[in-house]
Amino acid sequence: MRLSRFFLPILRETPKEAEIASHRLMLRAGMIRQEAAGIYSFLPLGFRVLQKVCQIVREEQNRSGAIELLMPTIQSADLWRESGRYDAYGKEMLRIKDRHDRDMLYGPTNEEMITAIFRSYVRSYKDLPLNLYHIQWKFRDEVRPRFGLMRGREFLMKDAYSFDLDFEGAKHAYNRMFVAYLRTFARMGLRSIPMVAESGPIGGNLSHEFIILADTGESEVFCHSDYLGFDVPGPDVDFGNVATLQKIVDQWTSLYAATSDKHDEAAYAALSGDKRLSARGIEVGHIFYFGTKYSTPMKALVAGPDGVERPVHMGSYGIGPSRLVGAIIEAFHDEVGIKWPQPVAPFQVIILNLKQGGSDTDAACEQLYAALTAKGIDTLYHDLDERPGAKFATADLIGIPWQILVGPRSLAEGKIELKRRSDGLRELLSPTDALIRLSA
RNA sequence: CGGGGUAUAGCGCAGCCUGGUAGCGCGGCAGUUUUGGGUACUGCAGGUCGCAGGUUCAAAUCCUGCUGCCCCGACCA
Repeated sequence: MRLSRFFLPILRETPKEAEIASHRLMLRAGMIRQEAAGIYSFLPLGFRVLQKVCQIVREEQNRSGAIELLMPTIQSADLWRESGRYDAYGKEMLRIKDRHDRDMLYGPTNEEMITAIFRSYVRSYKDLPLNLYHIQWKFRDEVRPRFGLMRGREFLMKDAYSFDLDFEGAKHAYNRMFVAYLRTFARMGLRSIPMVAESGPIGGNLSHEFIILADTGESEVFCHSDYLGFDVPGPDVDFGNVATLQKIVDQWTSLYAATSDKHDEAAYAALSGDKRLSARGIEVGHIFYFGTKYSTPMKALVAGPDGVERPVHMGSYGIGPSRLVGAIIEAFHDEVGIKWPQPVAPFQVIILNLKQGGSDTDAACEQLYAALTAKGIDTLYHDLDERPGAKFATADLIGIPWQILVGPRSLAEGKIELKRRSDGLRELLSPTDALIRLSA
């Protein structure tokens, strides 16, 4: 992509409403635009990151055996009357009426709808286990939205719903998501720590929040520092193997880890001093087992091998991709801008032509741009007529992992400069060597 | 939902106290200049001063009401 043909509205000054780093940087980098309190447009750069995040989430959901579908944002109130939540949910739910004066709502979550889908088609234990998920916009009319994408009213959520015949099956479904979540966040460069959680208004009694540590996190968390060193399961983990998954989950739940809501001062104090980790955290995922909370009132029944019908055991599993975009920035930035982990970066490489209009630099940039593009590497070519300093500032701000600096000084020796955004490491290389390096 | 702020050009702000028909920086456009860390200069464009009422010869400025947005707290992916 040539910057001259892209839409990247960089802000030189920070809008006053942005307090935390991710919000400030997303606005400045032209990733998002606020439309109302807690409601944002994703501009092209931000949308690219959001799509990268969704794709990783999707791949790991699929790997674990979950199946993607897509439910609507607007739901009928009748569905929620069945579960009793239409009255219980409160003002967080955006309630609307259609032209026939029917009660509708903008979905804050989809337990009711997925249960209705399930009961329409599934009658037998032979169709289980089943895990259905979608990635769809949610609306929760938060009293006080804040921190940009971290706490929006409209937000993108991956929500998965598992269906099993009994608790044992549901436990394995829970473990599958547990392991998938560890992998999902790790692939984005994040170390997530599962913490014992309140089950909240969704209900249930087996629940973990996946927290990543960041100074600007909303919650105060306490955990054993060994969590930082645990191995994350590899891509070859056998999601069908009950014992294997249980072993992984047992390890990742063996040590103390809790948010301030569930904090047990005594248990924490019992840890040896050098293992105590007290920090701020951001909740990026939340998983629940809630048994038959919805299947019973909504009559989602399946026949077991004995022919007896019983309510299906369910769990729900959420990840907030739009929040993750903010969370990743909280974890990876410095004073001048974002430092995207490679897997979620909107572009892999940015070429900075330090003398736009110079025949040598232009030619070298065009060649690099063509070669990188041919190799399938997402490349942004900064081809605007700007001062080198402005280009450096832009590149650092938007945080593309690799910068290729093409200027007359190094080009005289047949070299370009390759700069890594994460640590500022610079190397003088021939364009050919740079290509090899970036293709690796 | 309680408490506190704020609203003037795309962004950041001054002007309001003491009423007289709107200004600065950045950004944008045209040009000159410069070419390895946001260069300098010239010119130009851009504003229903959040909305509605009121007071006044005259309102960005004073009064009343409303709304949006932000921050702190209680609540959530």
